[in-house]
Amino acid sequence: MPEGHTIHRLAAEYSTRFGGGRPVRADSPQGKFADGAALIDGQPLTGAQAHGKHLFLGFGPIGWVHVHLGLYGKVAFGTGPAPAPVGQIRLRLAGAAGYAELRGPTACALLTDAEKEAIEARLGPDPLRADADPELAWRRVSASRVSIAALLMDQKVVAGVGNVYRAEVLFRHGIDPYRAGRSLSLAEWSAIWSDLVALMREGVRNNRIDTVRAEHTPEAMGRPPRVDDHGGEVYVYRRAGMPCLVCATEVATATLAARNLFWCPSCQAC
DNA sequence: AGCTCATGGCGAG
DNA sequence: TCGCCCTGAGCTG
Repeated sequence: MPEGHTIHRLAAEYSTRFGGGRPVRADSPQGKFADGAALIDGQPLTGAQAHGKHLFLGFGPIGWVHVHLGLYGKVAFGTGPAPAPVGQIRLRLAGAAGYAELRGPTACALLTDAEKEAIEARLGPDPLRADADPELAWRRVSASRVSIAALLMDQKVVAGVGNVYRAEVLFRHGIDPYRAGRSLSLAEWSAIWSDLVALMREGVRNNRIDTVRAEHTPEAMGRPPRVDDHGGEVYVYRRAGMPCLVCATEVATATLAARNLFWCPSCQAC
């Protein structure tokens, strides 16, 4: 589900299916985006971009459909003609290569170029984008008294990181989530950033979040195989009370800025 | 059938 | 910091 890697996959998929320059049919069976859908109906998709957790579908001079999935939103693709709508479909696109059904997004709105740029201007560098400048993130991190756990979730600092990547990247670098951003060294930050780039790229490839190194897999550690309930293999995310895969200390959990934080108090003691 | 929780984020106070 | 948006999965009963 929706951290940055999901949105980048969606952008690629929309491009592949609808980017051929042919007109696309658009409607909003749910009705909440009826006006916008009517405006793009019959237009070609001219581009699809992801920036952090924001998806932008370009329709030439008409503008951009801005989609933010939030916590619940999802997109289902299919081949062939679109079936009769089932449930609440905010935006449905259909073309020769199939259809796409968008449900439950926090945002689905038609924007001008300027409005799109204003949204992107508020976002920090996205580890999945070639134009990302990690120096911008370091400036914010190194100047902040806020915890690194909160900073990683702040889309103005880094765009696209969510609760899973946040928890996992801090574990992988042995960093106490409550440390202030400005207590991090540049070396620590650089290692976190490059790890995010690698982990999130792999997430795009595999359509799931895997963060456990080969030497810590259950097989390598001589333990029975294990399946995490969210579809990926992780060290601490949603493993509260379970033994740390590295040191067997119980994984801790706490609420930070209204989100669940998970970490190993032993491996992440400094 | 009804509850709770979730990989997000906004605005009110 | 809280409530809300709004959907689905996984419980409980």
